[in-house]
Amino acid sequence: MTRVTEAHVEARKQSILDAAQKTFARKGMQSATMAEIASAAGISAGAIYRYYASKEVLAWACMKHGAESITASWQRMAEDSDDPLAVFLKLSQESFDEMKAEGAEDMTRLMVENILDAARSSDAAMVEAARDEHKIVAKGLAVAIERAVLAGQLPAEVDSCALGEALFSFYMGARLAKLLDPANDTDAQLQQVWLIMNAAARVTGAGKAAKRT
Amino acid sequence: MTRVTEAHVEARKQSILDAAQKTFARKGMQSATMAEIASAAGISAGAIYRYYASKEVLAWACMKHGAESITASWQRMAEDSDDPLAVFLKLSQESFDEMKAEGAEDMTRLMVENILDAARSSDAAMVEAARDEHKIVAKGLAVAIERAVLAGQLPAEVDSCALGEALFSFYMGARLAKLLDPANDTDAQLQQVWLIMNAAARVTGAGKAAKRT
Amino acid sequence: MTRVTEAHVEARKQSILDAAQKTFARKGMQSATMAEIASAAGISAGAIYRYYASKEVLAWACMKHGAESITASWQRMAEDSDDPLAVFLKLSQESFDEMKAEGAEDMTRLMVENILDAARSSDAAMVEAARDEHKIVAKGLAVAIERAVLAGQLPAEVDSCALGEALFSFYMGARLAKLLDPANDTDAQLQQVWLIMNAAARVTGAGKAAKRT
Amino acid sequence: MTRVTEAHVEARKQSILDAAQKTFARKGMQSATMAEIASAAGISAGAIYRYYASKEVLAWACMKHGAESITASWQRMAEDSDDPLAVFLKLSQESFDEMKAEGAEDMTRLMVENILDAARSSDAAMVEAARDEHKIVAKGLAVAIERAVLAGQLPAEVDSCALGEALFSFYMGARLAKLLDPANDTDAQLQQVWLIMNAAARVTGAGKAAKRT
DNA sequence: CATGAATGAGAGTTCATTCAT
DNA sequence: AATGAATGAACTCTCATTCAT
Repeated sequence: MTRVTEAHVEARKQSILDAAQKTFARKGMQSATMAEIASAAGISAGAIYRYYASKEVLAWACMKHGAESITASWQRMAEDSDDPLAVFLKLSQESFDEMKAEGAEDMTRLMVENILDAARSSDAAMVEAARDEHKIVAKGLAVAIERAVLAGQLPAEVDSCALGEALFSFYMGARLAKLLDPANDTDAQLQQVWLIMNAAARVTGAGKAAKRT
Repeated sequence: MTRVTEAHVEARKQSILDAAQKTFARKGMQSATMAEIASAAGISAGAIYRYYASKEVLAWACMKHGAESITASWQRMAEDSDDPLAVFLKLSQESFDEMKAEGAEDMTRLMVENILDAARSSDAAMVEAARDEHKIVAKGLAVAIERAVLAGQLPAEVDSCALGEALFSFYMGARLAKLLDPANDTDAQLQQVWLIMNAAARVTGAGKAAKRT
Repeated sequence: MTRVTEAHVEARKQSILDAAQKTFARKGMQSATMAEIASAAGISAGAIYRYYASKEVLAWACMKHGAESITASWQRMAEDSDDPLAVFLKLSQESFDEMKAEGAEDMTRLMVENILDAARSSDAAMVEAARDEHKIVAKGLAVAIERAVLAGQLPAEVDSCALGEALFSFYMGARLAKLLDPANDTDAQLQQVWLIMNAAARVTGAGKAAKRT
Repeated sequence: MTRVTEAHVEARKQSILDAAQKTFARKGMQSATMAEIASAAGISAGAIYRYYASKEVLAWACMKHGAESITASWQRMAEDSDDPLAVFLKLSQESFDEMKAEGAEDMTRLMVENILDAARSSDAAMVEAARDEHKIVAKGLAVAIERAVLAGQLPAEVDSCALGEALFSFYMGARLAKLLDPANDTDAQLQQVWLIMNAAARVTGAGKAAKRT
């Protein structure tokens, strides 16, 4: 029985989390009400408190949950490959494809609100958590770049960490741009970055530039 | 009294605006209370309403004010120059320098909240206003890039509009990154972008790459 | 719980309505506060909003409720009878008896404030609603008078609609007079009107005047 | 100089009073703001307080002022005449004509709000003042009726005081009806009352009924 | 365990009133 | 004597949270 209950509890927590994520994203963290979340989750307002101690705790859980799905894919960047630049291009394309998927805007909102909240927070743990997520992704990019440099696909002077950060910044900014204007062609942005990077790759001489997919 | 009043009114509006900007940035647009803003401005809550009709109007004014200082400098991008890439580099450096200035984080928060609010808003005017600001900057960048392409400083295949958008995305993302972690070395990010762009410039042959300042 | 709730909700709505009616009448529609109403209803201010969406809606409900009890009895005026004038006299007496009942002054205040508000309102629906109530009663009177005329109990020259309006005006004025001075003998007023109408009835010849009850 | 000043003060008080009367009538006593009144009077909000100690005092003054113009004409009712009923008819016609004049609705609102406020008030003086105004008019009517009875123009059983009250009630009710619906034909109401009273007059035999104007 | 009615602490906003100029 | 900016006390309304059922 304990196991059934435990599973039940987890299922409830998850369904509340999903509802919260959707609601937070749609209405903003402050404006979303517990009643709305409860309604979206198909339960009563009071019931949420059996699973999450407060609205704030629920918001935290949402951020954690949202971040995981992002970081997971970018951590694969660290995997090995013959053609590091191609891997980078493939992953970046995937990431930019996600931007166009259903619910991507909600995710963007969540990510950004997370950053704003964390930056505002006096809770060191919260700040640290948000920064860590950021660093995981940036580090994944840095590793790929480092490989590309070693493979002669990018100029030797490149600082892989800084360029990783820069590319991640580009990624986040593109999400924001798409949020503000869904008609914004983020794919075109990405292609321009590829184009420039490929040109830079060619200039390095030895390395062979990756081909656009 | 009339002449004095005119100046006084402007001064008060400005001091309220400053207080609001600070408070909004610190607490977030929803959480910041009129009482807090008033207290920061050194007046009573009710007094604000003589100068701004509502919290919403005050928030708008903050955004407008914040946006102006940004867009102003980027619009200069359209100015003429012998060495377009150099102009671009100079302005981008200025923009990234601003990021490190006092109050830059508040401004970032304001800009981003503006985007979130606009994206959520059903008020077409608000959405349009936010998009316009975005486009002014992106367009300024595009113009500079176009010149650089014509001057042979960037590959001919470059789509100046898309690359302009991409660079603006990078800029906004960098602001976010710095907000989340003030220790983030955004200058290093910018330098990597320069490095790549310079490498790409070199590969175009004819054009002479701009020198890092 | 569902079945209990249904009844509970109605009971609560009614108890709030009663409290509101009393408080609105005592303090005036503008001056009465939700807190006062809540306190009179024995609940918290916020709880009212579960049953009535706003103070305005609550005020409307009060008016509707107050008007119903008035219009209901006057609509019976349309019923048939051998002695139309007698029916009229009976109903008018009932109406004037109501004026002396517990809570009658509150109702008068409510009715009159309703008229003032409606007359001031730019909300066409509100104006229409108030006028309709007025017309229902006046029409009821007119029907009775028309019958009395046909029965030869009143002079043939009588315009039943206009006289109906006049009698309703008298009724409303009497309510006002009683509100201002509860010692005002409105019954005596009514008797004088009867006396005059009976005298007028006698002069018509054929018709037999109704007897005072 | 004192005289000039005194005159000035009186003129200011009057102009404020006029503005207040207009504003109170238009917006209602609670909703009208001191700023609106001041603006209507062409002065600043603060200046009012040099002439009237508070909004409440100003409201009082308005009522007093409004009542005077009403009572003045009705007091003439006490004047002598050969044909008392004719005098009554003439004055009543004048009163009903006033109802159709510019600003009559505002006056009605003011009168009625006065009654509501007085009835609500715990201030005995206010209540007394309002009742006195009421009684002056009713008494004027009663005197005229008494004369008509003595002249054999109305049935001897008539209680002049009660009928006076009744006719005043009718008058106030008609004002309310006209306020609620300006299309309401109050003249037609009055004519019906005349018609009935004339019929009653005829039945008294000796007396000669007055002719409609 | 779930419910949803109730609470109560604010939030934004308005305005009568005051007072330095 | 007049101004109108400022105050501060209300007021309406919202919502996270609790708790009897």
